[in-house]
Amino acid sequence: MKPRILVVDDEPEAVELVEFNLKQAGYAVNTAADGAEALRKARAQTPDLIVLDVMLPEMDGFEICKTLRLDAATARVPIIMLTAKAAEIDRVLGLELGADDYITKPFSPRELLLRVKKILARSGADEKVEEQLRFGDLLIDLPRHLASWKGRSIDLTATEFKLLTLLAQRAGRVQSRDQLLRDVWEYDSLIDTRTVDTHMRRLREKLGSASKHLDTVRGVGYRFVE
Amino acid sequence: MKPRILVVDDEPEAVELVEFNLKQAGYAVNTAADGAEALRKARAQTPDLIVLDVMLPEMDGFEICKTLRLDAATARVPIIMLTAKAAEIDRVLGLELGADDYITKPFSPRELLLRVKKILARSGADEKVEEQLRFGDLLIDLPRHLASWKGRSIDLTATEFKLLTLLAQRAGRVQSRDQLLRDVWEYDSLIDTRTVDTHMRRLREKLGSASKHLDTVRGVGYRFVE
DNA sequence: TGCGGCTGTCACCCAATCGTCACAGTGGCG
DNA sequence: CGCCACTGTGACGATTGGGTGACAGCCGCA
Repeated sequence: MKPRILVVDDEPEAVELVEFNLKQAGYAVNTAADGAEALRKARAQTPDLIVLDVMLPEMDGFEICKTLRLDAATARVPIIMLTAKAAEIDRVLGLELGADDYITKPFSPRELLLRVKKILARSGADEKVEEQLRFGDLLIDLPRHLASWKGRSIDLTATEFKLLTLLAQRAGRVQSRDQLLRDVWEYDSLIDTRTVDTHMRRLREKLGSASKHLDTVRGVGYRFVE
Repeated sequence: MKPRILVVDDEPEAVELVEFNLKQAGYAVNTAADGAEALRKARAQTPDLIVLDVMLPEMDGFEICKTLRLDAATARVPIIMLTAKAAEIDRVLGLELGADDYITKPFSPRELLLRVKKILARSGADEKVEEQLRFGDLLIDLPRHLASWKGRSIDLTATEFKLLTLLAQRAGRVQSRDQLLRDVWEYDSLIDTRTVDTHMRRLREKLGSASKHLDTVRGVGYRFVE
C-alpha cells in the first residue's frame, strides 16, 4: 500500500509541482485548494500525511491545522506546513498548532521528499520497506528476523542479522566501515576498530557458500553483490 | 552546489587559514568574527556546516552553539568546535551543547578537512555528485565503486579508482600533479614525487583502450578528455 | 551465582597495494 | 641535429589493510 498524502495549497502551480514529485516518489496524492475542501477530504479518507500551505484564502493553514487536530479521525495525522516567512516558524511548530515539520518557500523537491520520508518513517506509515529480501537462494525475512539459504535457516545473532540486512538493502553499493558502524552499531564513531571486520567474518562463516554475496572492496568497505 | 561552511573565529589569521583550506577543497566559505555576526549570518543563509571557535569575545562558542540549536532554521546544522583545551571537550560533545565534532588547536589543515568531509558525508549535504559518470563506453559507478569498459568491469584499486573519478569529474580541465596529490592523496606536502605518474601508468594499463581518455599535458599535468 | 552465547578488541600474518628509484623514451626548442 | 626537461616503464622493498584465532567483559538466564 502506497502512503496517501493530501496536499493543500491554493496556487495550482505549487500543487502541481508537489503532486508531481510525490507521485514520482511512489506516493498516492490527493489535493485540495482551500480549507473546506481539505477538511472534507481529510475526514473522508484519512491520509498518512498532510502537506499544508499556511497562506490560504478564507481559512488559513493555522485554522485548518487546529481543526484537524480536534477531529479524532485526523488528530494524529502528521502535518508538514509550507510557509514563506521564517517568523511563522515558531508558531507552526509550537504546541498550539503542533505541525510535525515545516518547509520554507521556496523549497527544492529534494528537500520536500526528504522531510516527507522522514515523517512517514517516524509514524511507521512508510511501510513500503520490503518485508523480505531474496537473492537467489538467500532469503532474508525482516519481520521474522530469519535468514535462510536454500530453505535451510541460518542462525544469526542480532548484530549479524542487522549487518546482513543493511548490506542487502543497499545491495551493490559499497558501504564504508564508518557507515556500517553508524548504521548498524549506531556509533557516532570517530574511533577506529576492527569490529566490523570481525562481524563480517562471523557472518561469512555462518552463511557458508551464501557468503559469496559479501564482497570486500579493499581500501573502501564492503558490498553486497546480487 | 558547493556545501556552504560558516567559519567563526575572532583571530583574522586563524580565519584566513581555515578559509583558504576549505575554499581550496571546493567549499563555499563565509566568515564571522564574533557571536552576533555568526548568528546573523547563520540565520540569513543556513550553512551546511559551522566551524566555531570556543574562545570569542563577548559571546563565547558555547553560547552561540546553544543559541543556534534553539532556532529552528539552524537547529540541525552540524557544528565543529575549535578548542584549545582538552578539558573542554566533554562539554563540547555533551548533550547540553551537542556539537558534532571538535578539533583541538593547533590543528593541521588536513585534519580539519578530514573532519569536515566526514561530517558532511554523514549529513548527506556533501551533495549528490552524479552517481554515475559515462563517457562513451566507459562507465564509472561511484556508489558501487566499479568502473567498466564496454560492459566489462575493470578491476581498480582504491587509489586508481579515486584518481580516475577525480579526473573524470573534472573532464576537460587539466589537473596538475600537485592538485592530484592534494585531492586524491590528501597530502598537504609539496613533496615532489613520481607517484602520480606511476599511478597514471597503472591506470592506463588497466583501462586498456579506454586509456585514450587520459591525456598527458606536458609540463602541466593530466587531463581527462571525453 | 554460575553458565553460555554475544560482542568488541588485540595480536599476528599474508598478500595486495603503494611509493620510490633508476633508467629508457619522447617531445620541444635552439 | 642534439640537448634537456619531462614523462613512461619496470622492478622492488615497505606499508597497509583485512582475514583469522584467541580472549575477556557483558548480559540474560537458570
